[in-house]
Amino acid sequence: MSCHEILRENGHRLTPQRMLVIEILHNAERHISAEEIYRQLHRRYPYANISTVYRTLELLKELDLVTEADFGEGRVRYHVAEKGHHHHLVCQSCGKIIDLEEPALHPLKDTLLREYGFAADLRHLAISGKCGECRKKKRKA
Amino acid sequence: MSCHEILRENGHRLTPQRMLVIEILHNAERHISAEEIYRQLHRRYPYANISTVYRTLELLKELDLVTEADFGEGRVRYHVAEKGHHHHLVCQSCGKIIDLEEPALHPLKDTLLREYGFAADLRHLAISGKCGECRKKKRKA
DNA sequence: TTAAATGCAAACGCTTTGCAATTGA
DNA sequence: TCAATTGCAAAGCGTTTGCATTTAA
Repeated sequence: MSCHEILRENGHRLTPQRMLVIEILHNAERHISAEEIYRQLHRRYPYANISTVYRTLELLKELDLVTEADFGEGRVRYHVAEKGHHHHLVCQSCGKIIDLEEPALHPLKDTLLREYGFAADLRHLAISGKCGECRKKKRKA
Repeated sequence: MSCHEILRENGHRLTPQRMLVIEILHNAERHISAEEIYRQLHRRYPYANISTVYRTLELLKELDLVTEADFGEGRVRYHVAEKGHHHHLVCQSCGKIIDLEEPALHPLKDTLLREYGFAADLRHLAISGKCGECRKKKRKA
């Protein structure tokens, strides 16, 4: 079922602003911030307002159509839930973001459930550290 | 070497404000926010200002005397580095924070290094999810 | 027709900053 | 003595909110 249908099903209106935000989210190659969504939206629909972006994102979150990820940048990033959940390695030196395969965190998830009774929600997980390249550079220096 | 000595060694002054912030951090039972530090500081030194708290925390971070942790609350929490690094499980339902034993994440750290060349910095890691109690409650309901 | 959604402007909470006054070494 | 540090007030940033206006259904 498409985002549009899900909105409708739940009694929400399909406004042009919402359709554009959804389209922008779908076209985004990476996790995208509210500000970036707004900039793209504004280009195509100059009257649009950033508060509408936030309200739309809030709604899409409630409907589990988008998820949030916090890369420790002081702002949150969004992406379409159906695109699947990547986990991320964020380099503290160069800012690069490495996508992590879904199964890489399965052992951790299992351990937490078994030993702590804790059902980890790893959908938005970002782990910071140093990437291979930056570590090489540092070794040389 | 104590925090006071390290500050001195690096050419920084030992002001009463800084000494109090350090003391408050050391006495804190859990990770503590800038606001909470300020409230305690203000009680003992009413002229103190919150910008001094932030500047002191910035300095202590640079000297690796404190670390930051982000529990997704929209504000960061601090704790004394020498107290060791706990990892945290944050319950999305009740907000409870469960401390995780240091070794619990070693396998993950090893995997990331081996397979991605990525040196994960897990000092501030907080994993969100649902704690055992809340899962029980939900099952009943 | 009408409740839902928008645009606008103002406020929010946390954090940072410029600057003159103070103070530790 | 004098650069480092502080307090203050103002601004900065991302986000949220109240309200009158517009609009999808």
